[in-house]
Amino acid sequence: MTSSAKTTSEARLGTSALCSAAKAPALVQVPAAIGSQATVLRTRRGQALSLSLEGGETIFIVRSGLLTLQITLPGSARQIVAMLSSGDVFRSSFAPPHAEAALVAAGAGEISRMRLAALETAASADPAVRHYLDQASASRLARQAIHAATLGQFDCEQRVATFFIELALRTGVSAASGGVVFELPFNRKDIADYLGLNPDTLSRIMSRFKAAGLIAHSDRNRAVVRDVAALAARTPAARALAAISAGKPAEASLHACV
Amino acid sequence: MTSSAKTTSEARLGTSALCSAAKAPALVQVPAAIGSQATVLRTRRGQALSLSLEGGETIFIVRSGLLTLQITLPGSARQIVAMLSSGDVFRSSFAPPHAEAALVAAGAGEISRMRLAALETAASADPAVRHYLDQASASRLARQAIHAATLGQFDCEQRVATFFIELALRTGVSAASGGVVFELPFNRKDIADYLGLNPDTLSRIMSRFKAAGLIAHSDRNRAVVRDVAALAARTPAARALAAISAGKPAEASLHACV
DNA sequence: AGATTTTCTTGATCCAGATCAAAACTTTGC
DNA sequence: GCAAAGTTTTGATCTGGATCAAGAAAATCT
Repeated sequence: MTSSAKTTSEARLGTSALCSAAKAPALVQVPAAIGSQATVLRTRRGQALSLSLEGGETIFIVRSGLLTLQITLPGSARQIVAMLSSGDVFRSSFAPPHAEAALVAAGAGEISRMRLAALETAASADPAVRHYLDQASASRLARQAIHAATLGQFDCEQRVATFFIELALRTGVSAASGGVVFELPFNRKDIADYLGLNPDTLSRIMSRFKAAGLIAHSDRNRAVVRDVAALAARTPAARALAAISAGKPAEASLHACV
Repeated sequence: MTSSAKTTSEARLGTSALCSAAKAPALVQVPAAIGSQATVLRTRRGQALSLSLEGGETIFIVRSGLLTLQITLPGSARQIVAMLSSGDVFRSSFAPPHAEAALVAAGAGEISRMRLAALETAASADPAVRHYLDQASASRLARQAIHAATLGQFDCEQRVATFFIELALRTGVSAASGGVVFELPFNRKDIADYLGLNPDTLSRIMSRFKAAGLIAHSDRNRAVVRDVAALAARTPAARALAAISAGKPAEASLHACV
């Protein structure tokens, strides 16, 4: 189930000069050794994955699609803490206790699920697995650091720009028009909860970005970043995010712009 | 989802009486196997640890004292992303690229430093080491999730309360007075940068908390939480933080209050 | 000790973004 | 196809915290 055939519409005809260096998607490879022990879950939009599998810690590995980790502390509003995409690893112990944590699929996708013990066995047998797991948690932590800076320091325009750059880097593919197209399987409230904004404000900013020609909507669940460089210029996190996602599908084409 | 036993008001609103059950600090034990390969660094206030040791990834393990991870994205203000205390593990790959990341000692402390390869050897030889490392990164990620919620959803009073509860749980010891005393090796700007607030606002809130009898200052670098239960009641994250820090020094005495 | 610098507090003002409210779309159900 | 129930947009208003500015306290220096 190695999602090598993920990006079917890999049309890379980037005309936007800087963004044209598209290359074939070189996914961060999930070692094949993982998966022999795993159950594959197919998710649909909004599906919550049960974190506590009786009999030990559970591991989730995202093969395709997008998951969100959301927590709701008592008496507070929901926070979407992280977006997990292809290659990301989640362990049930990563969820804070007493926090109503949930792992929710943003759209259709495939998730491998296994017990910690099984993964540990695979990791002991194969150094590539161990290295992969290390990389995955380092990348999660680095992104989490950037997200903290986004929430703590950025104004609302910068936050929204960061969100679109992040999604474009993680799941986007270069389009014929020269922009980057990607699924946007979130409603306004979800995005607002990820960015610590309120949905009204978010809507206003998105309208502003549309008016400025930075982004566009093909249909409800799909967005296009029309001018990657201009959008990247609006967030201090662009370069850092691009560097982290090196190796992810859209990397090559976007990296040049960011 | 996870938190079946969410029962919010299970808090028996103890007066400081309930908080006096001090016990000897039972640190999360860093396995002895680690350390044979490590260099011990003694830090002083403000000292920045160099993240890139030539010849491979570097690991830092905090033995005592407090470190902060700070990042500065280009054109943005500094964000203090995390506080690391006794038992925490930091790898240089956890720092995001292009982010001017720095690991800075908040005060005097001891840090073990080693190469990834050395730690990997120890971990392969001893399952306790592996388990310890897993625990450490799970705990970091869980705390990072709570911090995201703090920055994204909490108002400024809640943030400040969260900060004090966090420090009290991590480095505090019960005092004869019934409160919890701990080092506060940060200036207002540092705390503000951790909480995404501005120092003036922070100062105002701290004055308010002092006036309400929640906290006090013995001297500049030392603080006392006088009424743990009342302070905990001001942040939605109290229970979650307490649960995460189970096993840390102040745990037993504070957990009852939170 | 006194002088100088830095950090902290506190009051006065301001504004980015939240909140409120209502209209314009979308989706879903029958 | 129409009705009912979401979502999203957009305008009008309000407010929590940021910013500015001036003192008060600590820390550092000579």
